[in-house]
Amino acid sequence: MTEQLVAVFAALGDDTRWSILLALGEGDASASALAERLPVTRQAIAKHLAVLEQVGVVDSHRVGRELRWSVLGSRLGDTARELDRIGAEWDRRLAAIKRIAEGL
Amino acid sequence: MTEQLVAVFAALGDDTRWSILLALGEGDASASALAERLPVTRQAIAKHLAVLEQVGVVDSHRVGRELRWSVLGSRLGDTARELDRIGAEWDRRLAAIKRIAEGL
DNA sequence: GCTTAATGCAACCCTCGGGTTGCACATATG
DNA sequence: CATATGTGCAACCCGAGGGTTGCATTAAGC
Repeated sequence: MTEQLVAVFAALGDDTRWSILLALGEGDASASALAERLPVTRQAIAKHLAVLEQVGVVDSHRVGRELRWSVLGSRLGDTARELDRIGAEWDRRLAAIKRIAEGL
Repeated sequence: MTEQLVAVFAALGDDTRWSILLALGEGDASASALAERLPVTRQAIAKHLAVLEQVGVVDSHRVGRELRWSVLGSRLGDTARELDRIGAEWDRRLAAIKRIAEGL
């Protein structure tokens, strides 16, 4: 779980992926539909969605013959809470921090 | 502002940088001191510190002829709050969309 | 059954960045 | 002053990954 933290940050550290998340914020959409709104190809979007899915920020479900993707805001909330916890404890120099992030 | 957010995530999306932050969590240290504890060269660490400094996660101050680095936990807290806000916003919008789709 | 529109897969290009070595410079300290 | 230690800078290597094109495949809808 916490070992995934760094992977989540890495996934969120890309502009194109944020533009995808942004677009999905206005409603679920397929990779093809997203490709029509964004300046990248469908294949590139598909790769990004795979990355986002891997860290659990995004989810897919079939509708007819297309794959619709949706954002899991709760996952972002979870990540935020973890980060906040780490930041708070850092200032207090707690040894617990080490335990949390050492699952690498 | 969001531009900077993505940069922070990108900075936090690297294992080596987390190991540096971890080490700094046990007390301020110079790049050279960190290089003795970590399996990378001082120059590599210096680069990472520059990245972390750029996004405001880390800070430096001179002590004699060495540069000591320290973590700014508050910056992580700020980032976490923004992320949490975004995540909540996402859930809110998607819930609204769902309501609309259900004809309410 | 045929066509159309969607996804899946693979090869390829090229930039970015993590890491290294090597050396020059600066500053405590004997 | 001389030396050792810490920093700064530059060139270089190389693998990862963001992006592309091309084609195969699958599944609706007529």
